[in-house]
Amino acid sequence: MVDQEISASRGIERVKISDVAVALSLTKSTVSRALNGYPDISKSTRLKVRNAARRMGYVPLSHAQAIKTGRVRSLGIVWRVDSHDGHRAFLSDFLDGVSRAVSAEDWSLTVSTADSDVAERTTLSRLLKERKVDGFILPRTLADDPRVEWLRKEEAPFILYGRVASERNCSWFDFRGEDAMRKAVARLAELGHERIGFVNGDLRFNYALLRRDGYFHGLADAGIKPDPDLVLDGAMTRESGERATRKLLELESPPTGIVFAQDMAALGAYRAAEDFGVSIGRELSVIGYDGVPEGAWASPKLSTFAVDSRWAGRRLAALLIDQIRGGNPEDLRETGEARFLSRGSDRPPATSGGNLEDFINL
Amino acid sequence: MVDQEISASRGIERVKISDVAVALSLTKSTVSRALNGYPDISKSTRLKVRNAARRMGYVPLSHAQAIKTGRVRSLGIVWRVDSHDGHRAFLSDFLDGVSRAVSAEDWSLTVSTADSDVAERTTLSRLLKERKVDGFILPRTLADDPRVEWLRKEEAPFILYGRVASERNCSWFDFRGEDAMRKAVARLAELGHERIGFVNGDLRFNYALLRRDGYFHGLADAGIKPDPDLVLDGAMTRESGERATRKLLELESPPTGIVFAQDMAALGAYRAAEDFGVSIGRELSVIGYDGVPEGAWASPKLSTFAVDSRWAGRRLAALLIDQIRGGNPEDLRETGEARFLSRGSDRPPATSGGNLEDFINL
DNA sequence: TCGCTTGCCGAAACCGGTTTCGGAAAATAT
DNA sequence: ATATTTTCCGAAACCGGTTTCGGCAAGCGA
Repeated sequence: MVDQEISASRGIERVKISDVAVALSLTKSTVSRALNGYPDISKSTRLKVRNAARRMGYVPLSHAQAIKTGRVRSLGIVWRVDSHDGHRAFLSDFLDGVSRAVSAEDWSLTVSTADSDVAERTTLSRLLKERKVDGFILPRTLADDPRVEWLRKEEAPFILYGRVASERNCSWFDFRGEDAMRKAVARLAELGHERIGFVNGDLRFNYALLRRDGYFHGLADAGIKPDPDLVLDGAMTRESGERATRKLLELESPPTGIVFAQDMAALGAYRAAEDFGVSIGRELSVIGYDGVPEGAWASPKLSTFAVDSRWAGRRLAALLIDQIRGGNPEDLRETGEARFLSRGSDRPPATSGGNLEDFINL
Repeated sequence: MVDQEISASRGIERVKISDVAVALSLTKSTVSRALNGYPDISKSTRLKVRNAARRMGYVPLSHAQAIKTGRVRSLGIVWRVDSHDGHRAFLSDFLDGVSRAVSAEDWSLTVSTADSDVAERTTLSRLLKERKVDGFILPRTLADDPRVEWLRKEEAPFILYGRVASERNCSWFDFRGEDAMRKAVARLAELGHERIGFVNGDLRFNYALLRRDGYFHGLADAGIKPDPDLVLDGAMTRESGERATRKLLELESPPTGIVFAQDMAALGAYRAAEDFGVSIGRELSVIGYDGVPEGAWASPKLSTFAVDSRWAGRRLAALLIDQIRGGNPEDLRETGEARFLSRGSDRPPATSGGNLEDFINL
């Protein structure tokens, strides 16, 4: 009596698998197998069970399943907070993409942060040891990423946001930044620029290597001889972008156009240009990459190759779930294309005179 | 033999509670109680067990514990992605704060996104039903927040980022935005401004009501009669901030200073001011609230009340964990102070002549 | 009609922990 | 020295699922 009252007052009673079983005069083992699509359950009872489960609002506890299956139906992300590059602006979209894909499969997403390599390793290890997650999404892929080897050793499924040099046995999603850089150079060359600079990000990241290749490829396409003075790296923030631009503008023969591997660095160029008395879009053309929202508020607006972070998150999650379910990692690789937003910061060089009309007529 | 080889090749064997028990010639029930600090275990064996567990690298599976305890040691956040206000900029810091607090207790964090009220409700419900989380952190508190009543009915622990009108039985962390607004008005009044406008956020959010109160309070302190024409709301983005500023500047007797409830709106004022030919920091003073990074890149830099999102996340998580462990929600309330960053956008009004030197001497 | 599959489900073990219960040994009171 | 607590740990049930195993009944071929 008292127990009943107590349990009644405890509010919503969860319906468990045994409740469904009793309601159908079956055993819970049958119900479990029916719901999980085992072949030794007749089609008719399978349907009966599925309907009853839905009607009664039965939802299995993932942690109760996990105790036997070893899978918690959860993905993990360790987000690095020690860099202030443009990627932070995309966290919201990125998580949204992951969250959508994950929810669609009734999985969930566990996120943690880390501010150093060791902190990240520690966190990965902890999540793995406690089996809080079944696999990881790894942002910020390095050219030779130690996480790959380590997670492989731990036998933990993972997927890279970005590609990696040692291609063996791992899956990824990435945008083809090298294509974007190549197109950016082509674009500037078409507009009449001949001295085209390149401000890259940190070369430890694999995308930086790829984008550099893309830049040189673009120069080759346009028949422009590369000039090492025009190529800088390590600029992922406004401040460092400003410094890099300053360096380029101080050259005896400065570039008339600069391709930036990251928008935030490109936005730093605006301030440097102001100081040098050159105006973006006239004396200096600029093309960025990423598509950060601030680019639309610069003046002139920053032309850039925009990346769809939501899409990246969605594909990464979907591919990783596939992998955890048994898919072959090497089959689970995708790339996407960055979308060019033509805005005000890329124009024909001021020195090339009459070309302006040509451009307008394009 | 074969089994051994297989299990050996399966790599790292997890050490479970029974392993620890066997190693010490105890039963797993004793080990469990020793680790969980039950009083019926002698101090000596408790120490022995703790040492052995650490030495052997034993970490309990939270989902195996959860099956009996009902607690998964995980906090949940549903992040709204349908608004593009300044809060997005803080997601990274906010999650970092939560993550730190959560990791310190060996808990974890489950995040999901939602783009509407129903989607949010659905997600909360799903996480709750699957018992993926033990409680929720709720951002974006409304003045009369339906989530409160609903979660109370579901008997799910939660904590608000923000305060709420119906104070009964719920805990929160919040920054005292009303104090900041009051100080902002006081600051402008001290500088000599007499017509001080206020551009608020969406009034459905409780912080907007509080900050409005703070604004009027500030006016009263300064002995300035409030003018309804100078008060607008609904501006949480650059665009809407620009529109609001435009409206104010179009008045017959426009304000010389404007307090914004949100930095993003304040940044919109820069563009409006440019169009009107008034310069921020001379003809028009502006004070914001939030401390978004873009404020430091505007020119002049935006004076603002900066909130420490990392701290908010940290406190919210810690308080919620306390609550889940049995703490009384009403005892688990904290507020914090926004820190004023005096930068270039607030100055004496241009019309008040000689006051400029007074200001500089301050 | 009999033996042999095949289809289908129940019984029971199991996953890795937690928690209740009871009892032996040690400590204390009488 | 005996009775009575306390202290402390083992045994076993339990949490909510999954998975293995075995057996009954229907279907099949001969």
